[in-house]
Amino acid sequence: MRHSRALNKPRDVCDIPCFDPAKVKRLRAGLARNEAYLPELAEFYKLLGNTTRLKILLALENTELCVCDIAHVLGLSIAATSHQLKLLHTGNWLHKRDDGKMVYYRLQSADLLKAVKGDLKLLAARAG
Amino acid sequence: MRHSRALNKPRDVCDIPCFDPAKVKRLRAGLARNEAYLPELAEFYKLLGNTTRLKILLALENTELCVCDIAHVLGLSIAATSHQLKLLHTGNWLHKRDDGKMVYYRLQSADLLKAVKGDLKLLAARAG
DNA sequence: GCATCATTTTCGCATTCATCGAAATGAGAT
DNA sequence: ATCTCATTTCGATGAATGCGAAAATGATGC
Repeated sequence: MRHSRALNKPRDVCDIPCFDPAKVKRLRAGLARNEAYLPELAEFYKLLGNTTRLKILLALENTELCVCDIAHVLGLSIAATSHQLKLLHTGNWLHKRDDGKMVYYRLQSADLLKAVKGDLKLLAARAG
Repeated sequence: MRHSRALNKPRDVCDIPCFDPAKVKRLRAGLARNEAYLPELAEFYKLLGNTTRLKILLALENTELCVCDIAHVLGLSIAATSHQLKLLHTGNWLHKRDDGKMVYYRLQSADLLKAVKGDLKLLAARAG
């Protein structure tokens, strides 16, 4: 919630010449229809934008694991691992099961990994 | 390049009891096969994890636009807009066309937006 | 109760990121 | 060449992120 009125200042560059008010208005209206979903979508991508969390998801592909197992797989501290697991869990992407002292995590559903692999395909499809 | 050897310290918790070396070894091997692609995939998601950049992609869905147009659509300063465009462009997701003083951007291909919309579907499919 | 152990939380630190205003760049037009 | 203007780059700032160390939590067993 910073900035704001950078565009309406009198001496700002590019006030009349290059921009087409009708086109801009139409595009703003188009965006407004999708705008409600964008924050959630951006949060989703932020969560996936981290190799540690991606590794966690891949490690959990076929099995349920305790925090300690995951930490060893990642080569990361227990605390750091727990922190990342919490993020994935509060986003409702992981299911958490308490068993005595241990806590086991597994994927909430297979759909997430399917989407990730779909996106990976997109990257592979590009030349570079 | 921080941390590292937090797990091999003698008095660290959870050294023997809870973790199964064979299982961990197997999972590490499985991860190693994918590990090479993960940084690129994480970069991809980081790029999409920002509502401003998502809006830019949506605004460019059917048309080519100059920086000034996009800035007005987003309600953002020209400098900030140019910066986000540069990130998308250096990631090779946007095509840049110089025309005199103006610079026009458009989507490099339709695939990116398709993937984004696929992911949006995943979010919509979940109850909450 | 007390000790132990797996996990979570708190805290502090270093790094990265988004945004801004201002200065620099580069392409017409005069 | 000089002026103008769209765009890009630079420098700074505040916010968010990832991590580990240490303290707190919560469950087990004596």
